[in-house]
Amino acid sequence: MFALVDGNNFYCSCERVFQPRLQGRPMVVLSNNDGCAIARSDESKQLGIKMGAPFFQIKDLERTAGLVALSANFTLYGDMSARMMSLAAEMGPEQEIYSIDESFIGLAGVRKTEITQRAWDTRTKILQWTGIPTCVGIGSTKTLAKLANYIAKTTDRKPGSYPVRLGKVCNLVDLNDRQRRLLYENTAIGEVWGIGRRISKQLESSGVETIWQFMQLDAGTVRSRWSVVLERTWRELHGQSCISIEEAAAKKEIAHTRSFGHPVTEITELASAITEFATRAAAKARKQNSNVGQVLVFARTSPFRVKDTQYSRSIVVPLSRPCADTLQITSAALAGLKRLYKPGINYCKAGVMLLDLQDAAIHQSELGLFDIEDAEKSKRLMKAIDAVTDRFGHGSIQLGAALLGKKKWEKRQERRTPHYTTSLAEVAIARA
DNA sequence: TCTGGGGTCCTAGGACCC
DNA sequence: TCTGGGGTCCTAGGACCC
Repeated sequence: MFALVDGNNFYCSCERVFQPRLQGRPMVVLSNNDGCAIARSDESKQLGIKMGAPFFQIKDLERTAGLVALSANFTLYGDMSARMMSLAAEMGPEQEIYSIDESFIGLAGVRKTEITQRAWDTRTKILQWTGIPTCVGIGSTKTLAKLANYIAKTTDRKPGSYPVRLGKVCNLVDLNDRQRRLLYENTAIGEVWGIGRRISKQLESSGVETIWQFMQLDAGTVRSRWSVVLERTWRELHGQSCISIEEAAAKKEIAHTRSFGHPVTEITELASAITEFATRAAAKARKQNSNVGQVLVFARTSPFRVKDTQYSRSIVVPLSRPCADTLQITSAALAGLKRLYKPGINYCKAGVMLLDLQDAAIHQSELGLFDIEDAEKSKRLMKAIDAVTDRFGHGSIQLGAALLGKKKWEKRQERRTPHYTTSLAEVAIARA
């Protein structure tokens, strides 16, 4: 048995904890550069705002419908997430943190008759201790727990949207066959975890529109017409558990990419951006104790600027020896940038990805004596840099190249709320 | 004028090598 | 007329997820 605990409209809910006046109002949280809506409150969904809607297209609603739009405050959301996750973990013996606002709970060993009550208790505690509303879905597989969570969220938002009475907790195991069938007949196949736009379109064109219809296919057909991956989803819907709780593992790739606040043409400015991106990515690699084998750098135009000459290119630069040294990673990225740079182009986005990551603890036996000395020196320097960054924040210590150029590329972010929970200077003030 | 970022997995063609 | 096969790397892109 599995549960999925999911924060409702998570980013919006985090903001509402510290600005209660936002309760009940239509609000959205915007992506970097205040570009598009990445989180919506129920009220803004009702206004018809779609996920990913460009802000400039919905800006009028600020005036006409009282919409509140905030810049993303990821520092706040990350901290609130950690608080929520530690409480969700109490629901069962295993937890897999699946995203910033969701975690799967493995319920092996928990009495079946107690599970639903535990879910309610967990949800209540998270709401009381953090202010974040959640929904909990429970099923005999992870896919069913996800589905149950979707159903709970949907009925929570619009009571009566399903022919079965449900609340913020949905345990599919508590339902009888007739009730489950009603739910499956009333849910589009595209809502299932792992079935995206493309596959649901293919299914629909062969007459499969609901979960119930999909479940009536036979496993062999699903495998031969689609894939073993979709067959696994089919089995999971039938209650056969194929996907287990996963341990937190080191990332296989680490990326730091940004759209620019304004288009950039000069290589010095691109170099300043790439230097900062590489610095941030290298720090992430050290945080998970990885060495980097290859550095990918890319730069591209914006497909939305249709009059611009379009250009997009990426280059992979291997490191002579895997390391997590900011200087080496940055110089590899800059070498790649030099090779892909073409003058006269309006670059709108660039990034650095670290590939071929390997555990830094694995001893590099082929290192010579001088290499070892170098590696030790580098490790000490990086440790010092990380300590300064932890204490004073990103950007408090940086490479010279990051400071060159006019930084036209820097993000615009005009509506960010304070770092209420992680910075003493910005902590929330209570007034009597 | 203004359109996100971070992941995983898979496929496929061309270059290059033996 | 007939024109290898297999492996790896690079690059690009597409599917899915949040």
